[in-house]
Amino acid sequence: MATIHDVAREAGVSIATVSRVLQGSSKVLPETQERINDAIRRLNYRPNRLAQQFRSQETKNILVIVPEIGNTFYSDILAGIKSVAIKNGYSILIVDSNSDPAAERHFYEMLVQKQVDGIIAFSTALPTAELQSYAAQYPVVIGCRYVSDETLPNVTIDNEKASSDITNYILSLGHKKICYLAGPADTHVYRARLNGFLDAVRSRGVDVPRNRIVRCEANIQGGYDAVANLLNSREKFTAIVASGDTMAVGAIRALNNFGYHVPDDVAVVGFDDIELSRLFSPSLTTVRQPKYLIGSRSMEIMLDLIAGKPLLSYRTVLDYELVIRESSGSFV
Amino acid sequence: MATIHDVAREAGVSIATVSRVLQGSSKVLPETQERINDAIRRLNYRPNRLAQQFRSQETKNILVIVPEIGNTFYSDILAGIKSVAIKNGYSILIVDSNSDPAAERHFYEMLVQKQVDGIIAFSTALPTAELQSYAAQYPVVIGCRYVSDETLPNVTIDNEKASSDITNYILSLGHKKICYLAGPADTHVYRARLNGFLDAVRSRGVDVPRNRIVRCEANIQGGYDAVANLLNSREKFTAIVASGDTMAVGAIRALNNFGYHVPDDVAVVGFDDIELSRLFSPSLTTVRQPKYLIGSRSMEIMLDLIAGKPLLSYRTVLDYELVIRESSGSFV
DNA sequence: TTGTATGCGTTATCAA
DNA sequence: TTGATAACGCATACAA
Repeated sequence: MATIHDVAREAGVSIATVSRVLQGSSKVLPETQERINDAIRRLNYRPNRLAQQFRSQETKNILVIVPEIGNTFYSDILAGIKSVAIKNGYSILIVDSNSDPAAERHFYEMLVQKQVDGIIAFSTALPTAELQSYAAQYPVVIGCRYVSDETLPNVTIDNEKASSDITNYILSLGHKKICYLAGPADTHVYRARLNGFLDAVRSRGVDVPRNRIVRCEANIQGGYDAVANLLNSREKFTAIVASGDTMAVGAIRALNNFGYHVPDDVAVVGFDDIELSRLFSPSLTTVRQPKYLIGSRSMEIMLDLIAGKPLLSYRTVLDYELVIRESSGSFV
Repeated sequence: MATIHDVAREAGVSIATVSRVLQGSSKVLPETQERINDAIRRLNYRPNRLAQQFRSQETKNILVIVPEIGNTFYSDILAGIKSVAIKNGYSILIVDSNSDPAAERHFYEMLVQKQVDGIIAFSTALPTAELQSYAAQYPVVIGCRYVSDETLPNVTIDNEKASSDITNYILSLGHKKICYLAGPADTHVYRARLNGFLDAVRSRGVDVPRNRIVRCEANIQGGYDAVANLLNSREKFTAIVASGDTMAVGAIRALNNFGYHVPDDVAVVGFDDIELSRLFSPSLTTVRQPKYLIGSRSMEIMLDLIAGKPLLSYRTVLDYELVIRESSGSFV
């Protein structure tokens, strides 16, 4: 592989001058410039980025951590990140944490070891304190996850209010016997959504006994198991509010397997508006997060962080949207 | 950030000795070792990987290029790659090409510029000649894509035979009026699947007129549009063989919208066994590719390539499996 | 067993 | 406008 020295020799100049044309410096005679560019072409020279990065101690790479890479929810976010990144000369690298703390720690170590210039994370398997200590020293943006205190830059929607809204929609259809699939208790987002749900039912004076609020894994299987259990225990209900679309899909699958029809027998709503929600049959009524915007905004904040600009606010709250589809029906 | 010099000073040794314990060399006195480890801990020293990589000119990173990151087909493959990579001290970085040649070229340039040690690609938007020129100089493995000649290491199933098999299954159910969704003509895989389909119908003496073989984009919308067109043109048929699950799902959506029921009115089969195929209603009859194995095998070949081992064969062909589900029904 | 010194490819400082 | 040279942090050949 040709180096800058080879180019310098070929063009009959010093490496300093070659470096100058590489950087687009104007202080090089057009004719020398041409001679150097010729040499570069002849030798098929490419700067060794490893050396450049070492020299500058920056990679122009941003690491994006997602909890599960096959989830289309994140593809849209990634597209948003990418659009801003490319415009600013950054590449994004994607990794999958599977919500595993050890894996996640490994990724943050990449930051410490200068492998990437910053991290945008949609997974927070690490204790908040640890996250904070990384964020205090390096550019870190958290997306779609609240953290208990506000010293971490984060980009979300108002999960509590959105959850209230969709619950109110179900209530407005006349449902009184409602089950809630709550997701894992250790994730702040799911706690917020649960709170929003509880606010809504309480303010309407609808009683939801404890056994109708079910903790479950935030995936299809989790939703399936939760609803299968409810049905096995002969619980009666006309609607299910799920704290995520994957759980909602699992719930519908379970209902179908037990011979119930959605939405005629039971109405189901989800949260997030993943791709499957539109394609599934029945299509899901859900809360649409502004995924692309979440991505682009996160990357913008990342750029500010890298540039050392002071943040206007640690918390960025974006708008959401209720998407009414088939699964909620029109109860009367 | 503490450097190796700081550690050396703190421990009262030379940087060479520090470097030795970092590399796990045995030729260091246990007591010096301990002193150095203490110093490392005290200073919270982490080797600067940028410097290490620069020094060794290798990154221990493998780039994986997928055409669309939200497709669960690739998540399983990625898991397979990761398992082998981790065991061998490699990290994998994932990027999404959107089948865009410019984006893909950019990624291969990362290889030339030493940003990664090798590339495993499931997307081949670049001309074969260009791919070959990269592969001739750097470790490159192509997965799930044939390339016209055999100078590129690649890992696939026998798409032609698999396509024949699933077509024969449909034929065995008694179907005679069959449509085929062919996918893009410029992708070798889809040509192979089409050939397999044609082989099967011909050998059974079933006639498939040209207008029942439809080119379309390899995604849900592509399948939808293709079938909507067929139905609008009043084409009559009892089965659809799709060259990919996404197209099959689109096909079913179109059939439903036109008032047809799957599988009662029309049987539909797909190819790949993506996650959606199992969850969709009706669940899809399809060809299951050994996704995890494709991933792990690709990474093993990558390691051989990096180690400079001679390849036994450029082509690795793995077994597939027919998965019979609801969408094919049982025609009589 | 440990230390000294060199070089990896680039950028940037300073001098010419 | 151009060139010589130092420096980035680390691994390693060679010397001690």
